[in-house]
Amino acid sequence: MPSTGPRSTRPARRVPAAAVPLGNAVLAALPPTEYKRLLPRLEHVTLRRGEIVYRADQEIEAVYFPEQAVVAMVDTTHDGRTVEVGVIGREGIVGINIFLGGVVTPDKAIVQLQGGAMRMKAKDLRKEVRFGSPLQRLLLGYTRTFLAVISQSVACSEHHSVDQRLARWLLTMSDYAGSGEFLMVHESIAAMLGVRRVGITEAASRLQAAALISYRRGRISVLDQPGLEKRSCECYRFIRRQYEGLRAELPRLLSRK
Amino acid sequence: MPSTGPRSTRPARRVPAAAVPLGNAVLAALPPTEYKRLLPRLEHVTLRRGEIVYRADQEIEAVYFPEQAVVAMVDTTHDGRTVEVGVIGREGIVGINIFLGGVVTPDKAIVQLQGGAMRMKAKDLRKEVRFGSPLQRLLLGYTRTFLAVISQSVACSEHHSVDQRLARWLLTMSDYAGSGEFLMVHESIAAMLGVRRVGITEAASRLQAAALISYRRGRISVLDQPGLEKRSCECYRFIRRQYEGLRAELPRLLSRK
DNA sequence: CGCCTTATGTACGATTTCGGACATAAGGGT
DNA sequence: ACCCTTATGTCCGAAATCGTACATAAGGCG
Repeated sequence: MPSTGPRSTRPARRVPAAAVPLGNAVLAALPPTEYKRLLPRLEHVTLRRGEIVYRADQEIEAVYFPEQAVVAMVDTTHDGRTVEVGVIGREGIVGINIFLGGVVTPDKAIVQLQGGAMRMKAKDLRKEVRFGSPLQRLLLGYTRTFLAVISQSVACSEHHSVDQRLARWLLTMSDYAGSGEFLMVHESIAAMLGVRRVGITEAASRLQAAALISYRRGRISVLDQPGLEKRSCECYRFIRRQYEGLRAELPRLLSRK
Repeated sequence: MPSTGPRSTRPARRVPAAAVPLGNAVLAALPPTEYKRLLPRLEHVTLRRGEIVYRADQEIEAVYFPEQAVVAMVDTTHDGRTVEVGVIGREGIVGINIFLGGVVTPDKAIVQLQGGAMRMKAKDLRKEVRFGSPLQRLLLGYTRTFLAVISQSVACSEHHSVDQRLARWLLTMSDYAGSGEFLMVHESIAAMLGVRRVGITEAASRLQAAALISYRRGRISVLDQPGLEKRSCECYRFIRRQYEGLRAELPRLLSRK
């Protein structure tokens, strides 16, 4: 269980967070003055479905704070097999390696759900995260959460069935999409879970037969979220809680000296 | 398995850093003045084989900079299955979550190879990593490397056979042990790779038949390192390179403004 | 030395996933 | 409306791994 933080300490915020309804959570958590300072370094872009944001072992030129966009970090083995290591949405940052002092990325980053993101040059990020800046505090917290999520992913891919993992994956994407409907083909899901396309078709077929989801040629809808959750492994809830914990914690990250 | 508490805490030795030839790499990379400043906060302890350093979801009281000790971060699923998420030796720190601003650890930490480590209270670490301190720079770099290694582990557990993964694991432990011989039972390896004990016995038996290793009742020797490497997946080399890269980079991490 | 715990060896049917091939159908473009 | 690309459906033997049970043996200890 993540620490739920101070219960009775709710600092009055006089900043209408609603001003950025679906903005990036990290940027939204910044103090207004800090955000304004960064704004000139930020550029709003649209990340398109299937777009490759980073290629493995290539230098990172810019980092992205997703808004509606969702990006997968993907690892490829020597024989060309792939697997999704982590997913990044509006709660985080694509390019965590830059924040951690790196230059290249060992993983490929590919856009799963199209949408907006704020882009910042790697060079600028390096300047901004120095010396206990608010941005650094927030990103340290995000890194911690991301690490916990990846750890769970290791256990998940080791011990849970394709059916469970598919359910988990669909739930996650559905949460990001908001609407419960999103564009996705079996082949892409297979690449993310590291299994055959046929494995996904079969598992998805079972979920559809149970009226938990419906799909047709590249478009998937979650029909029964709770039902799907029952078919999923514990990892879905675990990960959700991690991110909920992070969100609750963001304000506190800034206030601590 | 009850924790065999580290009751026998050795008294602080006042030997110079150079007198500890196999000390922790992070501490060793610190500027001398910085290291001296930290020394009063460091306590030398022996981590005993099988000792549980952290329990999952429990508050972290102290972090450890392993010297000869090797600690595994282990994730446990709801049905009790386990898998090793990462391994930490003299190149890193046990308790990275504290460095990242956390309080608890989602993973269990268990000692794989007995040996010395420097212990620092979590509270003290929190103070020391503030404001672009040398320690913070080093640990950011370590976190980045650790993340890259875990990412590779996800791909490894997804795509590589038990035989390959066992070879990789034995090579890694052999490197840490230095001597090519270490204490380990099949059951423990099985828990780390997330497979049945029998699976390890069978795979190890094959490796022994090929004269790559030899073992008897809790003691394993690597006889033919290159041969074992041929049976291993690419992950062994990848991970080694990551850590070599980190080691080469440590001095630079400190010099950059 | 003999006992007893525990590490390792062996067996076997069950289950999951794989690899590869091929069939069907949806839907956008012309 | 038709075509053609591509997404999805189906099949089947092979391989890896599982779950379980039980046998054997090593080695510490009294």
